[in-house]
Amino acid sequence: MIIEIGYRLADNSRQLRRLFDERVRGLGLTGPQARLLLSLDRYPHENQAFYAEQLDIEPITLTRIVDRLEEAGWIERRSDLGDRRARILHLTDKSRGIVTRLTERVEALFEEMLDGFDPGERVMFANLLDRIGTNIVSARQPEVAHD
Amino acid sequence: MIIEIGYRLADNSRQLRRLFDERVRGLGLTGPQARLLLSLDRYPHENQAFYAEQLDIEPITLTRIVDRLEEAGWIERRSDLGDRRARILHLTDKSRGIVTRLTERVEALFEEMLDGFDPGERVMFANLLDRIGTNIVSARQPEVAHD
DNA sequence: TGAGCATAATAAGCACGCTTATTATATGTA
DNA sequence: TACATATAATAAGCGTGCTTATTATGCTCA
Repeated sequence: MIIEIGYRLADNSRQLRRLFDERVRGLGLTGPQARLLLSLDRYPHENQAFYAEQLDIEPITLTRIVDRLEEAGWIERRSDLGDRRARILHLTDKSRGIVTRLTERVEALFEEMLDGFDPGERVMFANLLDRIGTNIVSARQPEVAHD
Repeated sequence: MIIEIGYRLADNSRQLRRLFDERVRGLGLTGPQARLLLSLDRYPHENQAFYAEQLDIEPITLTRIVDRLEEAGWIERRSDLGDRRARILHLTDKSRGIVTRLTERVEALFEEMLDGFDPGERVMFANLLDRIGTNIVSARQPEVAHD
């Protein structure tokens, strides 16, 4: 039973990731690229470390997503005048139009996912997910060193 | 609100995947390798196409996981006497011991994930996940061709 | 039988995720 | 000021996921 729930959660999320990827693919973007553009729209003009933290990926992983997006003209790296190590990310004219369409697709996708859930069920599901999230995060804490 | 639930689900599953990977890494396995060994234990002596279907990955992806597991001595490919295209997978002496330890770790992991959930909540969560799974799968059906 | 379609496995090539390591720059402290 | 530590970005190298394509074999039906 417990095992089944774990597998079901993993299955659902794999399917959700694929659905997301499919839906943004028509816009010429991969899933992670779309997620970065959405984050960039919501929190503009931050350095790369900020977005890596937001997307919960390693900085090097973000670096290469940015490489491809910049090469394709979706975003721009600009120097941070206050910190010469850092690069600030900016949307471009090309990308400004896409974010609206992305947002629409993502909202539609999540609405389809919750089709048939009444408001009470949505709240309950959000709450259960929260508690699971807390459990997983605390399970991932490295053991306290004791000697 | 809807958006938040979608992101929360995606977040949880990313964390869960990482936790799983961490827990099996100490046994010298990656997450997908561990999942294949568990499947191989539960459904022995099937061909590669079967396990690709079980794990919900493309056959070519499975091929390369098998390559590495075979090279490391965890599994064996044997010919299928009834179908010369196919290869049947077998656990080896080396891997037979590991499956018990893997199973224990996975069960412990899923139990930690559901820490604090009473039986009613577990049933409810499983039910909500099922419905979401159904919604996602039907959202992924390709549009019916009509001309 | 034999032609056409389906299936099993694999290859090539790419994007993403990781760990580990490197370089440049900031920061904090003796 | 100078040294140690921390942080931002990137590189190298690997495993896993995908799409598209290829080869070998099996199956079906005229």
